[in-house]
Amino acid sequence: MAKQGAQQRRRPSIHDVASHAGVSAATVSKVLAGVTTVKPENAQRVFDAVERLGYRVDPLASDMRRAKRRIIGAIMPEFESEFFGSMVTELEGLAEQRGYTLVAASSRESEAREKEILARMHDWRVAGVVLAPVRNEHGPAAAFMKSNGMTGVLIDRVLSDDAFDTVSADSAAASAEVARMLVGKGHSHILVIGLAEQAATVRARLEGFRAQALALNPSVRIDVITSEVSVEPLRSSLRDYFARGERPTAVYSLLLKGTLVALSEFRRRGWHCPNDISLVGFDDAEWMQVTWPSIAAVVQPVRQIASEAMNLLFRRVEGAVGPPTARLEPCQVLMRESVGSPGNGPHSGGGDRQQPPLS
Amino acid sequence: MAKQGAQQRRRPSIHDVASHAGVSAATVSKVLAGVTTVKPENAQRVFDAVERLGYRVDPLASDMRRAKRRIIGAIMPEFESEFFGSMVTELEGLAEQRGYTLVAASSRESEAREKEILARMHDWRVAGVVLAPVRNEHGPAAAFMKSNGMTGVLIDRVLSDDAFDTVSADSAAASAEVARMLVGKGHSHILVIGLAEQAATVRARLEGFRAQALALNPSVRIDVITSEVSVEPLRSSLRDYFARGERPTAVYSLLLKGTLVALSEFRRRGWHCPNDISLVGFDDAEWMQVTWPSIAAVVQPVRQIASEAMNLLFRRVEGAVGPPTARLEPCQVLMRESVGSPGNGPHSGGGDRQQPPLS
DNA sequence: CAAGGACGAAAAATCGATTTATCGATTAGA
DNA sequence: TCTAATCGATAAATCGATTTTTCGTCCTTG
Repeated sequence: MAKQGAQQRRRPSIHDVASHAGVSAATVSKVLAGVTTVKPENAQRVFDAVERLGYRVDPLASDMRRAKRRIIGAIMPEFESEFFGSMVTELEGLAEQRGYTLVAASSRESEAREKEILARMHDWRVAGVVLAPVRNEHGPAAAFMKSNGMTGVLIDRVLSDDAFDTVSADSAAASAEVARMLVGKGHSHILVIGLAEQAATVRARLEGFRAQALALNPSVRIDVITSEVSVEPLRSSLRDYFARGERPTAVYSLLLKGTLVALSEFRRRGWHCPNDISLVGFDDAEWMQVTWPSIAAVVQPVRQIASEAMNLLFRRVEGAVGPPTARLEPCQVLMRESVGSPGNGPHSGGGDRQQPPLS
Repeated sequence: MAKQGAQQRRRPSIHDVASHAGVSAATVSKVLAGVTTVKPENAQRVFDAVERLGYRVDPLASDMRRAKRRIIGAIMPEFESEFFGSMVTELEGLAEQRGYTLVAASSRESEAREKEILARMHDWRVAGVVLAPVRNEHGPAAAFMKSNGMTGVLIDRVLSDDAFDTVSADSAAASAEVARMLVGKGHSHILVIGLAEQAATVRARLEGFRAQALALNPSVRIDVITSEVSVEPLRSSLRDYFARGERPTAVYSLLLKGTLVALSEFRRRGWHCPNDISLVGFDDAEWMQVTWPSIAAVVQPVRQIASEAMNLLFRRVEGAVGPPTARLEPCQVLMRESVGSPGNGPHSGGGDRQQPPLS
């Protein structure tokens, strides 16, 4: 009945415009490209025809002849988090501003998939790629880009590369500030949790934190729990750690999912922040300011990272040569209620929870 | 120094394959398309040449001649939330499975932008569009699609349409279940909060809730607070509502951001769930199970919505005609600690918070 | 007054595939 | 034996733009 393609009439092509304007297709193309060697009268006829027919350039056909198409590829480990979600939003807006189309794909935390996506983007002859690698800058995806002469920028889980520009949050500096904050409050036994796979950033965050903490208080004890691949092993390690009686006064999580894991483990044991333990997480989220208590977090400068990445990328697309740069964008550390001074409350199972601690 | 485009050598085209295999380009095309009228020996030579040269079809050139390109457009109101984030992930995977490329764009909650994006996708001659409208199915974007004979499916903030297939969560049924849950626990004064702009779904959720609640307890009092456009007015309305002494025993938020607003307002007043007030939110999020308390929520069936939307879309892309269908996918209501029975605790400012209530 | 520019626009080539029309060779049928 | 059908493959047209080449005019200048 209600067939969708009611008016299937072909969209007007540049030749339709040409014949309506009484000129050749080449002239139409030139007028639309802004070439000045066209008689004003003819240009006007072209504009009129474009207007009357509602003509719009077919970007696909338009891209056929150029080696680099006006397409930018974006590969993120996931879309489900606020960080990568807003990263895609920003990148899309920036690409659009320059007349490019953004094709985004999720590697779903898999390096194999990352490489497949990249191959497909290479098929599309994208002008450039913004890649947020699953692990770090030394993965197979970056190697693929390199060996195929692709243009790209690496972001987020990277430090620096010998072939591509990199842009990421200044993890080390932010972590140092977290250390200042925690040690300043008197914490002398701190647990740091993270995923080791993302070697580059995890190491930067960990070392930035450790160096600053030890500088402020050489006797501070820093425990580290990491897991190789997924967060579940991290959860069980954390559970074991607490079960064997370890009682740090603060936890610093190097990644968002770790913050969730820490919170849920606190909850499982009936601990409350900041009375029983303090918590700071790398990566902020909207919900963190509405929970009881609100969670202190390191805010990554998404807009700056996106904008800097696109600037660098387009510079390369336009042919800039020279050694790759490695940018570090400053973070902001948001102090919230989850951080307090140690010793304000016992490690009790108390509080207003209804059920007793589980383990 | 380290110039990126080290090996700029042109990618092999179908003609390169042809000459290496000693056949014509047409034969190569046919072999790769799986046409059987090719001598097996020649087919083998083609495969060998493809292998040796590492040839891959250029999707752009390949799409040139067809009216509908193998591209699917996806337009979401935002990418920042888990719901739309995973929706994009799912859609991308499904498109890829069928050999299509997904181009995703964020309308950033603006109908004007929605239409612009759609126009650009029309320029690309996308085969189909999955549109999650900012308001509902009657916006300018759907009208644009209609008048341009585009193929598409509307999802999420829609109920049904006379031109396009629609897929959304069964908001009414889920809300009815929430009503059963709350009224069943003894709540007789419930506040519902939402955004009125998304008329279709908000009405469905509200009416589904109200009908079921009144059916179970005709004397139940249901207050409703909505705001037209953004959440900030909602926040201040909510603040006023509580300030003038209204004391519902439960709040049902019709959208994720509303749940956050409710939580933060509870917090501002020093109320705790579920002792002081119960809370249920439409739309689940990962953090809701790790907060104190965990937040009860309606879980939308993202995978089912995505998969059904793509099925319907491709059916239309392949030429299916007939009246549009309106699918409603069932939700799951996750009971969590934020819901209790009324009267278990006074509306106090108590609990373990350090600072006094603000207002 | 004829040759050399300059100018504006049309014709043609190009991008890389797909599809249609065409063609030569073999085989079948009359 | 000659024509017709069949098979496999190639040449050519096509998609819709851009870019290069060519081609008239008109103008300038020796």
